[in-house]
Amino acid sequence: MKMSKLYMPTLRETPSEAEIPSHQLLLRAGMIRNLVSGIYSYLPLGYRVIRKIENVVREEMDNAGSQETLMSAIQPRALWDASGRWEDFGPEMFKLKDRNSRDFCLGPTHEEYFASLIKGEIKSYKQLPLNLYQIQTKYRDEKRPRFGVIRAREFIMKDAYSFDRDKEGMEKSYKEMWKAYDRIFDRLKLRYKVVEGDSGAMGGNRSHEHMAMSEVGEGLIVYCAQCDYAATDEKAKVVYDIKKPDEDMGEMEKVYTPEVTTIDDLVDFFNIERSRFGKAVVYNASGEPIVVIVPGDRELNETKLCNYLKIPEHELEMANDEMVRNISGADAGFTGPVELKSNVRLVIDSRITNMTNLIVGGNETGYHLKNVNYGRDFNGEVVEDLLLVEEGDVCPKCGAALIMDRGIEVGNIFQLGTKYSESLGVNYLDENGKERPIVMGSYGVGISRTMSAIVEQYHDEYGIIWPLIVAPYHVIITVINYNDEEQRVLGERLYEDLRNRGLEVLLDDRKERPGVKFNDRDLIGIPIRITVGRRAAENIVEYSLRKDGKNIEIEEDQIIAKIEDEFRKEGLKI
RNA sequence: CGGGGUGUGGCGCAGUUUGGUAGCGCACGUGGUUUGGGACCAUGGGGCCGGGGGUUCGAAUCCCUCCACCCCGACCA
Repeated sequence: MKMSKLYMPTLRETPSEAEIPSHQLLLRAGMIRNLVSGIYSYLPLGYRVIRKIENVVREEMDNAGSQETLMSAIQPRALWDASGRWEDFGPEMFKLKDRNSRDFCLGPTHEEYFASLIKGEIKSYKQLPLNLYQIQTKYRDEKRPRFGVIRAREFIMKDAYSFDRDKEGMEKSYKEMWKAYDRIFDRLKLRYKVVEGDSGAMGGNRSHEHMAMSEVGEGLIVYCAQCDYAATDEKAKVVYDIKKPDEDMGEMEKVYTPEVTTIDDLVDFFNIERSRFGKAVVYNASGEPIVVIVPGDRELNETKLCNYLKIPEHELEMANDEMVRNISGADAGFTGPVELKSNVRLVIDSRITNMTNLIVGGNETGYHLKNVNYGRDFNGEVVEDLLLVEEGDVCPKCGAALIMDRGIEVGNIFQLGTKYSESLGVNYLDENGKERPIVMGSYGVGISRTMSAIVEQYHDEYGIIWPLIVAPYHVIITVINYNDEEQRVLGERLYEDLRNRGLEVLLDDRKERPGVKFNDRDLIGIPIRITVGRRAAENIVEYSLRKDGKNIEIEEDQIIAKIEDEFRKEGLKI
């Protein structure tokens, strides 16, 4: 491509709406543009990167035995009613009506769709296993789109679905997809960790996420310094044993504590460590008040609470002051487990049952209770683990300390089980002629998000540094002065030569000053630069890699060998 | 959804407090001089000042209202 013709609207200055490097650079490099909040356009260079990522994903999915398809982005409500997710998915689903007022949605994911697709077509165990995928645009009306293409309302996703006759088959499919994902992200040169995830809105039991490590990542993960344990903060099991102290139960006592409403205030007031308090958190679960008690030095994990309550996360919110007053009879800040108003669900983290002589809210404005004990003074639904993991917590697998980090979720694999096949009636006949539900898995790769994740890991102060495998072009020929006959002739000759060898080449034939050309190249991140300049008459050019910035003079006939060498180092062939 | 902020030419911004009919840098067109890390001179084009309503002789500026975008939060008993 000759750059004088390339649609590449680069920006000198950083658009003010972009906060993180990948968003800024993709905008500045003329790769993406914003339409409205959370919705983006891919310009020529950016779309080439997208297609490169897609192709890596395609190759590895095909290698893993999955078959590519393409479904509609529009889905009828009936499909979602069958699984119950028309309601469960909540406000994140883009909903629309046709001219006859029939409900549709723009697909946020396609479990129901694929399940119904094969329903009736797959009749025998002999046709299983089956694995289908697509690369398609997905729609989720995010609460708060941000970080450009990382959390967008419209995004490109590869989604795959496996169909097996039993759990063992599904687990095998799952492992194969896991391996395929490892290969995909290895080839894309991402630093990543695979962590246990919460299966959330997808249903099913096990899931893992491929997290591209990045300090701007939205996903918090913990991993073990010693063993291979790794999980999202939502999922991580909290090992936090409280030994029953060697202490007798004291007599419950009301203490006047005006203006003391937070744990910090209480610590100051009583001069006792945080762990001696019972923290009451009041939620509103679709109108039903729920009081949760956790140790005062720990935070509650809302995902775990939702899983226990068996409700989707969007149905859980903090109770407002009015609701708090209704259930406790006191202002917010004085809620406790003892003598709540009747019919309030009280949910208790199991550690509370091992704590003696707690201090809790008194359910009376201005008062707390001390020497409160589970079993004697209050009872409730005890849940083993409702806590949010913290750095330094004990690894549930080996006991070493956990480390916390951030990542961008680029891949996610789920063992779905029979949730969708049962609700949609997707069955097969086994050897005995018995009808059984198909066991499903689903597997996603965020294509557009992966592009951002790569930029987050591969950039410097001047711009993007694309790994060769996803670079929009392999080579850029920078002709210093296009009015110089010798430079122009050599540049065009190289351009033809390299293209004839199957390389993707940009020829910077613009009538710009050299500084502009160099800066644009650095910004758009083309891995290999051939500079045609003052020694063009001798057929000597310069060879430079974006990733190290070194610039060396070489003869024209050495160019191919150098490029081949670089491809080899990146594990690629021309 | 709650809180905060911002909307002025393609991008980055000033002007708003104290109303008087829109400006700077970059980018863009033309002519010229330049040409190895974002050139210079000259000249030119481009703006419903986010939308609507109001106050006023007069509104980018004051008031009301709507919209959009960004940031923070959704963690607290």
